[in-house]
Amino acid sequence: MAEVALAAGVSQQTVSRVVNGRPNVSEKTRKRVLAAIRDLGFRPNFAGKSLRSGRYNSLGLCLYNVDQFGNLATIKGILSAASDMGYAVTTVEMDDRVPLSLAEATRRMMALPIDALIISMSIKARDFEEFSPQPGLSTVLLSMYEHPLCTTVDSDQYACSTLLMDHLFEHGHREIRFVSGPGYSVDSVFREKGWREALEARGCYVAEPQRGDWTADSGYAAGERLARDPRVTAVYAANDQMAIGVVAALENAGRRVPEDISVVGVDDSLSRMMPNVHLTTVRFDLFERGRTAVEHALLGSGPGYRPLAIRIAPVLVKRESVAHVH
Amino acid sequence: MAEVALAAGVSQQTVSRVVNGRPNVSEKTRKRVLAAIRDLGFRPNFAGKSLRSGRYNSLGLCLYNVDQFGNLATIKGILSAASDMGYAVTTVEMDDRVPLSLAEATRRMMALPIDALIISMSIKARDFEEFSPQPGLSTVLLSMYEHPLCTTVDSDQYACSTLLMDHLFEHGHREIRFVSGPGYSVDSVFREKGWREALEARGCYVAEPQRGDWTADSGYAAGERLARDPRVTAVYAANDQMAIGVVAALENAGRRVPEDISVVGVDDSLSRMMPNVHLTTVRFDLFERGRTAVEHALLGSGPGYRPLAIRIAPVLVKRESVAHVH
DNA sequence: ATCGCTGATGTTAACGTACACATATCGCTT
DNA sequence: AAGCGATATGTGTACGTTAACATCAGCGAT
Repeated sequence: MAEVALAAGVSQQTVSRVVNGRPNVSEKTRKRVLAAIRDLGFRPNFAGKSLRSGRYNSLGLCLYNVDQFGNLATIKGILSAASDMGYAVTTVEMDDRVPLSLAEATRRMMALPIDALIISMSIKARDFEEFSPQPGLSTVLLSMYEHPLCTTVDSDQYACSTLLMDHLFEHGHREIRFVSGPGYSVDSVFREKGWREALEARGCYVAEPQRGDWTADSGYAAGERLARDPRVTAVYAANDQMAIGVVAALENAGRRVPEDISVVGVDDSLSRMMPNVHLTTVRFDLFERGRTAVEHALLGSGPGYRPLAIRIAPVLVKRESVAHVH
Repeated sequence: MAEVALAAGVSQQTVSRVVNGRPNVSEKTRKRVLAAIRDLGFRPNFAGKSLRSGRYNSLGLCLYNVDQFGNLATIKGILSAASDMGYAVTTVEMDDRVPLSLAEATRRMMALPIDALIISMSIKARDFEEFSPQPGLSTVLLSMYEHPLCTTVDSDQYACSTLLMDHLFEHGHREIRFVSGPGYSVDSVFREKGWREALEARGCYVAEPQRGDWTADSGYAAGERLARDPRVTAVYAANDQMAIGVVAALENAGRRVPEDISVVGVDDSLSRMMPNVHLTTVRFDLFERGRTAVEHALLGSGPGYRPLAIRIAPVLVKRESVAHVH
């Protein structure tokens, strides 16, 4: 910047004014400075700027277990919202071969040029309850579990079950079985809770859930077991992949879907992937999930800050895998 | 840091030494300083560090069109490799509603705290040929097109076709049709090129490709058209989703796969998604793709730098959708 | 002509860190 | 005990930027 000032025959401060679009610079001077900037290929130095201003215009994103469905869409929402607000995103992926510690994640992120922090995790951190965010660093957790000190944002995994169960009840179903995801999955746990409580609220029988692992093959295995129980009229699989596994198993066993038995899934992940699949499912607005996390992270956490628990409502996608009980 | 120095009764420089693990600090002093650091909750300031050192220990990642298959795996590779080398990753997503300009992408990234830059794009930038990277900022492009000034890294989309075509030729096929992705997709273009040149090299007939759009439904439509041509013995779909669409259409038309007609896809994206799918396909090591990009970005570009074109070999995944011609 | 006001520009200092160099301390050799 | 080398610690400075203040020129009103 000093070189530019020299070349333009002005003071360094005037260059700063031009660069930052400040008023009180004559048009003639501005032209001259801009020409010097172009000639010398000057770029403002990030470190100098930040050191002076104390701000980085960058958002920290800490990822754990990104492979799960939907994380890419959430990341896109985060990148897009951050970009709109003039922020870059600095990302670190935590080693998911060891249990997540929020304290360690925060410690790691503290060394980076960030003004706020979003932590994304699809399992519950081992120190979730006792964690307290770094003072001065606004922290948002992407989590279905609520936290006493941090704002949490997530798609509503419980409401997802309410939507599907209401839909099935309206079609006369009362014997509804659940195919879960793996036990460590928070999403699966909340979907199961929603399923269970919907049945209990209506006094229906709650059978032991079939345990799956998100794969279509595990859904197929669950479907084979469920096909042997003639009472079952509907199956709620915790994701779409397991749901089509269930459908395949049921049809192989001679039970038609939806005429004999209804099946629903979650995620709306297959509509573009597969031909002739008409699965009733639930769609999450994951882009919105990311965007909301950014908005709250950048709101900051001044004195009198009260953490929020924001749950983004999913929508039911009605297709042809649900029919009335006869 | 000055406060810590005061609290520990040492100079600021000694604190710096302790923080950076420098030798020539007595054990007693180190203990005292560390205690003061803990008590005051001191964290080294990123801006100050960078201003002094001129380095950010951070890698820029510019994304365009991230939605395509495989980008998440590549990003994971980038994050993982960067983390291993002590680098954070600062990501910006370019608006994909307007054509990508590499010059603009670079200009945008220049304002961020980065030591090197990786630009990921699944279409060809409009200024690809005339682009020249920012001097002093080592730049790697994730691109199948070679660039005279930048190192490019990509999974080998041409070799992908060679693998599949050799496999089909070995099974006696000579009438092999291609179902392409959308015309703007670089991957599709190179896969088609590989298909075409393999046929030409063996003097086989090259039929006009069926145009798809990556979706299973477009594959189904292509499959219906191909089913009407009795000469066809094999179909090469440019991705797995279209391939299963083709399979569904062929079987609906009474042509068995693989007994009557063989089908291959690309990406190995369905093995965990669907039950009873046994599609011969090609798998890319996308994690390696990201890791390689990071390695070359961090190698830097000193004097005498020669850009490379690194193409990562895919592997053939033989399943049951290919049979011998009878 | 003088005063005061406004707008344009220059000067100084500080943000937090780490290199280069200066100085102090200690232990060992002769 | 003097001298020397090695180790420990302190001092000064510079990285690039911008806020705050100082200065200066120009112009209108009295």
